[in-house]
Amino acid sequence: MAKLEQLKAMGINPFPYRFQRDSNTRQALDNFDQLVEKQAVLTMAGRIMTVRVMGKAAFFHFQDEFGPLQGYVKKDIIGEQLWTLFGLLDIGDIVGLTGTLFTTRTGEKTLNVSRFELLTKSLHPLPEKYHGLTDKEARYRQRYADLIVNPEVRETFRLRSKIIAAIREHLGREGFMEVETPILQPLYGGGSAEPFTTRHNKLDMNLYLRIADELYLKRLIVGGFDKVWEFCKDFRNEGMDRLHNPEFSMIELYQAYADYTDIMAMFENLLRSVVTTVFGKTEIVYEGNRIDFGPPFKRISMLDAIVAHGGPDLSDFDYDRAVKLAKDDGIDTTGLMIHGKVVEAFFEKYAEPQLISPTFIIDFPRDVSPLAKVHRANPKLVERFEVFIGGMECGNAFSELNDPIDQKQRFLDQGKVAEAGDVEAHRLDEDFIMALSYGMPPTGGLGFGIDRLVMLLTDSHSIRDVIFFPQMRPE
RNA sequence: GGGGGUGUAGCUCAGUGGUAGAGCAUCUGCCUUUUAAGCAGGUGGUCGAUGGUUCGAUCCCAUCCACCCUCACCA
Repeated sequence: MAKLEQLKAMGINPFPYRFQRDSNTRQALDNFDQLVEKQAVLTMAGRIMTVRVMGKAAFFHFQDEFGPLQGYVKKDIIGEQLWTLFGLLDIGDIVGLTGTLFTTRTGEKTLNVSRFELLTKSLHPLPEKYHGLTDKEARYRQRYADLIVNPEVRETFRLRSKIIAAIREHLGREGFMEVETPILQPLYGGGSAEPFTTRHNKLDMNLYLRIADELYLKRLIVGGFDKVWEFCKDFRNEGMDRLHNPEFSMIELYQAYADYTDIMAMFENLLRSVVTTVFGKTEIVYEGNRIDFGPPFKRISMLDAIVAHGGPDLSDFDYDRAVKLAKDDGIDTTGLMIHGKVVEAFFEKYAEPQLISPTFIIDFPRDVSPLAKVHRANPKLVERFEVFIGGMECGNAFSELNDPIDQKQRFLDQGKVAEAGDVEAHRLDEDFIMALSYGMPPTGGLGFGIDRLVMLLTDSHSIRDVIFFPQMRPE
């Protein structure tokens, strides 16, 4: 603060308006030898991160978006006035620097500064230079400080951006149209979850923040668009843990005239393409496990997967027997009111944690999949798959149910589940039934969580590490 | 919701039933190739909050708050 007054007294604006750069730290380092040879004069800008003053000269590190570079100022070169100004700078200040490149005695590539100016005065000290900012709470609450001092955090979010760009590019190449549908919905649907409720004053009605956009995208398929997708922010009013944030990102896509096997092939290609585009190879490491997107993904039915991982055979669809087996196995059967839920419980216990390599789990119980089409070979099942990678569920897809009569019945069945106490059961959406009754072509659809995909591809343990501003309680 | 853990200076962390400590940052002085620069000196604290025990609590006890890990719940 005292320095701020001194600067003003010297006629220096601590918060000037703009600065013209012609280079950055990456260009300087990438073309270092040439630039040294030409004695090229570069102008760049960045934040001061460290300072080492030695009498009448000083070394410092500054960093821009691309990383750090050392700078060198010498009183003889920059003159009395700038040397005084340099003394008034702090770690954290943002400066514009002009100079030539050289290598120091200890071999570090350095900008020999001939001119500089203060671009923004920092009024709050940066976290410690050696340990950085390690307190997780502080890092989430003050992500800006986290980003300044922790380069790996910047890298994670840079990758997030690249991953999303690669997905968008791939879907564009495949002929999918990106669309936008309502976030505020009069009726929530398309998933099993509790919603956030909000209120429209003029309409005097409750609205819900969407838990999914599935039912709207299908309306667009009815309307005649054959391949649509949306990058959707969804909201679910549920618990928070390392895999769940109340506000999260999902991509849903729908393709007319396709079934779930087409979608499986499509999604496999998409993931392989994204990983290759972003990393230049098909293999990544997640939590110590090597995961290769190159080979064809494994495919196994949910019932078979349970058996294959040491669980019971539940293919007789006998609810009472399944519940008894579950109880004997120590599974908490509270809330497992239908056969499909018991199957899922067994699956989650036996199979899910083992599914490290990309695996399609196919053919789910019908009673837990109210928007999926009945399996063409077995009426107790639906044509649905989920993708598991690194033990995490990373996507969910169906041959979409397009029979309005069946769909209505499924909603009504869900109503019974709701009456039985399941707050997450689907609600009857009459307008959606109306849309289906106009005729929706055979359609395959897919939803996949962006945050979990980014976790996987950036080897992040918590969803909070891949969301810039995760939800926190007020301090 | 259950279990475990953390909370002390701007940051990273020690520590004690008797007026609060280090390193970095910050301030003053010295130092013209340093890099966790160095040397000398100084400033900086509601010890998460509220109660209780005690002559005296940052420390012991209780309650609460926030965060982390984990289990449960939940696409």
